[in-house]
Amino acid sequence: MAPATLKDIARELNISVSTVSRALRDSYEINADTKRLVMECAARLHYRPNPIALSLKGASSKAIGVIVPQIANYYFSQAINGIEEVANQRGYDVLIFQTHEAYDREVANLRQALARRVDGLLISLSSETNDVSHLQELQQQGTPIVQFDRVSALLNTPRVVADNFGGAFAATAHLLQSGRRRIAHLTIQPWLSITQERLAGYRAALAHYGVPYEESLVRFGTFGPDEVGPLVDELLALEPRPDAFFTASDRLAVGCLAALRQRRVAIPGDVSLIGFTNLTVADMLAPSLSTVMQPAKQIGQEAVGRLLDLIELKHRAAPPATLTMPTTLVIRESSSWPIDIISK
Amino acid sequence: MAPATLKDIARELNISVSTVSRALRDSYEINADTKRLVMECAARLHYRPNPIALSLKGASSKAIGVIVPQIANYYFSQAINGIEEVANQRGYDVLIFQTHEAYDREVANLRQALARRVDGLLISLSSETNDVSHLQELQQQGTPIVQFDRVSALLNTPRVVADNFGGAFAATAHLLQSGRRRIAHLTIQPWLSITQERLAGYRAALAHYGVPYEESLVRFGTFGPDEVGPLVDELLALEPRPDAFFTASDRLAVGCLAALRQRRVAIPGDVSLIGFTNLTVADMLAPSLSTVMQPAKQIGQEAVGRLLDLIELKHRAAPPATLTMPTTLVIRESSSWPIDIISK
DNA sequence: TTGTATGCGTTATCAC
DNA sequence: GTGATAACGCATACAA
Repeated sequence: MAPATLKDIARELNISVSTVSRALRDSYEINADTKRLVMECAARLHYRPNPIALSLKGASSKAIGVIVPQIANYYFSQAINGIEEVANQRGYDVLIFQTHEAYDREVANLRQALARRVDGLLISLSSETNDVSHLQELQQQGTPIVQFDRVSALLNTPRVVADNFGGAFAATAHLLQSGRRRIAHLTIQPWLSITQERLAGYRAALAHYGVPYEESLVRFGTFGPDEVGPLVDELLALEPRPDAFFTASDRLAVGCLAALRQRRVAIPGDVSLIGFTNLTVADMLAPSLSTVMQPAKQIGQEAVGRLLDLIELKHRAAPPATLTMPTTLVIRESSSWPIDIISK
Repeated sequence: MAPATLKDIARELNISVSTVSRALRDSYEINADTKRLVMECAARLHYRPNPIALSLKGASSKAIGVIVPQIANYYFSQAINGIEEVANQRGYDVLIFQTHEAYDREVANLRQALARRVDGLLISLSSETNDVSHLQELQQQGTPIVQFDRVSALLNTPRVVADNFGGAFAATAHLLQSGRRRIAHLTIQPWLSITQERLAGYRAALAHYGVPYEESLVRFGTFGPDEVGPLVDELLALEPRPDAFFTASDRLAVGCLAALRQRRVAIPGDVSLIGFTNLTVADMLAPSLSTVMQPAKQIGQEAVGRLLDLIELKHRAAPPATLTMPTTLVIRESSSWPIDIISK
């Protein structure tokens, strides 16, 4: 049995389709009895408005698009969970798109979202994206957009981000407070907002503690696989050697950890390590990987909340504010943890 | 500027909408010149058929639904990557839905997918699901369905699965060959296809090597958080103690690893550990976690391929076959790996 | 070979 | 108050 339509209800009650439509929408100017009858019948038939027909009509499609670099990533999948939670609660479907860190895919995803007539868009920029004209265009066509995590200043929308500056400051300050002085910073593409903010936090902490900033201690990697080893080698070759690492992503953190292990550099004996990461397996598997945790789920919730407000109330008047969510510094460097391998 | 429609092309060329439609659709004998003109104009205006209108019409929506337990899971996100790759290549959008392992959400997702008029459905059952009537209903309405990973025999569809039996057999056999005799099996809900197949593989290997099956060595957990510790404790309390663990999921493997560490049980000194898992971070962080790898991406690709064939060619006649993809046993128990913590 | 009319589910704009 | 009708973008049976 196909889903019930307005027509079904109309036939059932021997009234016209438009009356049914109004009974379900407009509360005013309609007979109370008729309305009650319609509501009742709709409930009985499990009537759900067809979002497809709605979007064709040009009205709301009750769907929002979410464009992220990838879902095989703990941060983004948690963010998506938060997004879905709030969106579903407010009656919206969520369409997920992955850019795989490629600008072309981002543009293609945008087209798909547009074709599916999403009511609004949530986006975290791909690492390849530095031109946002495709998004500006969409915005000018009237599609509400909210940026989260990796945002662009060139795109005038509300933004929800983690406190990258604060997190990086806290991490760096912690390392400095525990006596480290030569802190290497392994980070990602320099044009990303998160990269710049984290670098700024790192530099601010150094400045605050009177430690000079040294350019050679900062290396920019990508999200690609296995290029971490060489970077770590370069850094370890410096004179004097770094006594701490602060990495800016999940992959870099894990890669750095593995590289240090392989080179038999003791953690936290020889060097300390703090990553900007949301890996939960690290809790269990990497007792020496301290992390700056981002509230991924809450960021998603806040972002989608703002988007839905934008869609429903058309708060276009309100200035696009940036919401900064606090991060948490989790220190794991207990040397009393049991170790992974005990050969007999 | 809104996306171009058939009407735009028709106006531009001073012909009727239906002619344009046919020219693009290449239906039957149409004037070659007209066709060329239309094609040209369509290209110039960047015409893309509106999938929304198509689905309202009752025809193809060029979208498939994918229902998985969760995306914050390496196996499923890789599978989704495979699915998207093939689907996009063949001109389909992919709508992703998460059940969060809950039956109610699965039903709700199904409704959403239905409302969005997906052309077909790819599903991996939630761990709560043992009644598949909601899917049978959908199938009777004519929606093509393909199951993957967690499948039900009660639902008569093509299936694409990993070789759970073979993987479990190989893992167990490896442990037996290396001299282990009391192999604990930590697994998930007993009614899931993957659970049963893995258990069968485990038992078959034991039988093959003449080791009696012992019920107390098998424990059923869930996908919930942190219930692994107590199970491990129970198993370690057995007399004689297990000398190996074979776990059936990512979470169980990591949980078991952490629990063993915490209890200072040496791996692979005291016990061996093999997990049925697709964690890649484990490659770097857990040098003693051997795994049975599943070809997640290929499973996704194969599954979606079958679904699209079903949709496009309506191969309903062909018997719904089950495709079993081989797994890979990756042994990691080198005791020469550098250890995580070296306290000084 | 091409144009016209119809319908998919819904809402808005008219009439009644 | 309520019903008929047009429109959204498209495909198609039917007419020309």
